[in-house]
Amino acid sequence: MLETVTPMKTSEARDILTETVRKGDAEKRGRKASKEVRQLQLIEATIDSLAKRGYAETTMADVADGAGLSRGIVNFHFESKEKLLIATLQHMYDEYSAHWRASLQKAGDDPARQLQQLVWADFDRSICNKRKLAAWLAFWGEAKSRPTYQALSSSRDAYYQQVFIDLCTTLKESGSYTYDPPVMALSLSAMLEGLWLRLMMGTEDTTRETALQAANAFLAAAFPKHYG
Amino acid sequence: MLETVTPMKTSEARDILTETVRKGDAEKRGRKASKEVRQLQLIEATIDSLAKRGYAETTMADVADGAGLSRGIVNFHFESKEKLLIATLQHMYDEYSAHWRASLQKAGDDPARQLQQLVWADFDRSICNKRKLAAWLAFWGEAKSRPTYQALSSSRDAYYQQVFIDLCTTLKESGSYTYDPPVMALSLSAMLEGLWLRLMMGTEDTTRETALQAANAFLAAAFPKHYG
DNA sequence: TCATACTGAATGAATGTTCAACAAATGATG
DNA sequence: CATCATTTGTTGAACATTCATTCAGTATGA
Repeated sequence: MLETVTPMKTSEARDILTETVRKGDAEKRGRKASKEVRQLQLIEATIDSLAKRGYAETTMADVADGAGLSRGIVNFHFESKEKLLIATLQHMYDEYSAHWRASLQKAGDDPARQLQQLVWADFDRSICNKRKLAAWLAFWGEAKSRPTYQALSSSRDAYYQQVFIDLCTTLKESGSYTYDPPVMALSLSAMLEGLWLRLMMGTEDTTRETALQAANAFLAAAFPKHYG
Repeated sequence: MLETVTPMKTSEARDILTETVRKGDAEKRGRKASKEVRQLQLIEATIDSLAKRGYAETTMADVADGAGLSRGIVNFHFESKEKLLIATLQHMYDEYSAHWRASLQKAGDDPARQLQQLVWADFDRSICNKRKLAAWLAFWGEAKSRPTYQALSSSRDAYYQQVFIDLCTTLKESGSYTYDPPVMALSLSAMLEGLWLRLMMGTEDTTRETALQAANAFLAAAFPKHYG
């Protein structure tokens, strides 16, 4: 319910837009791009700035420079800095959301495979890279004191959590485990977020590969009948 | 090595100071407090501000007001805003560090009990409360883009991680488990941080009690011979 | 030629820092 | 003890800077 699912914003359409933004640095200046491309370009520049400078140091000027455009451009397209940041957060939220749903779809009907896919999805390059993790962390740091961010900041929302609970419930039956599904689901999703946090901090001792190993170790420990 | 262990800053001494800061709101104005009390008072006000307003919105004026002192006071005691924030982070880091070390001490020689104590320590009221979690998160959000913060921001440092690895190694032998200790230690500590993150975000569906339950569920799953 | 996209200088508000003046403690002196 | 001098802590107004926002003007495509 928090997603912006306008007709022109399906994931395929977005991919095309993103591509346009990325490749066409030549055609950036002087009224060449459509409104939507421009906005996406500014959002990407915002993510860059958040990743490089952090939330507190991200300025309108830096975003405009990053996009190779003039100073007043952001207010023209987004009205205010706050609205730009909200649009950026929404963009990342939608992307994350679409990504895990697609992964779940791909997994077929086997719940064990579904859970495995969800875990893998979290550490996929397209989602889990230095740039985006840094931007997420920047938002998280401000979310608690900004009501507007709160709903979008979790990235993993209530529905996501419910999917985990349902999977834990199903696996419990087929594997005769004794855990309490909501508790195990919390434990599992918390670990995934914790691994993200390690990657975000970028202390180099944790890589995407070791994080995935740790996640698999957890699955093997919690669901030995399925992943042992 | 990152701790500031000056003679006057043992944890007992700090407790006394903290107490002084907290109770004596009457004797705040007009040159009554010692240098150390004043500094601690400003650090506490900084934590308050970070928790209430977030990193980006924390101003010198707000800190001074929160402490009930004048505008110029912070620069007198800490020279600059940045140094105040670093001192605040250092203070929280030292407190966290002292806390888990003390917990480990109390646990005696049984490794299973030691691990259990470490987990409990993380969710102790004195460490794990809305105010301090919010302040931690505020720092985390800025840490990646500020080298000065990085070493102090993890709160759980390399030594802490090593303790976990050692405990996992010991328990593996006594329980004939098959996991790889460093991987399991990462998985475990990531889950603890992830639970903190949930509490930080304050979505109300995760409380200190449910977080502790989830942590215990993990222990039971990973070390069934010891916590089953 | 008309609407739309865009520019960049001007503006004003917010905020970190400085500093001269002041007050309280401490120490020196008789 | 009393007085004065010096150090130390504190204040708040002034200052400089940074930055979001505005807007009159320009360029572009339809």
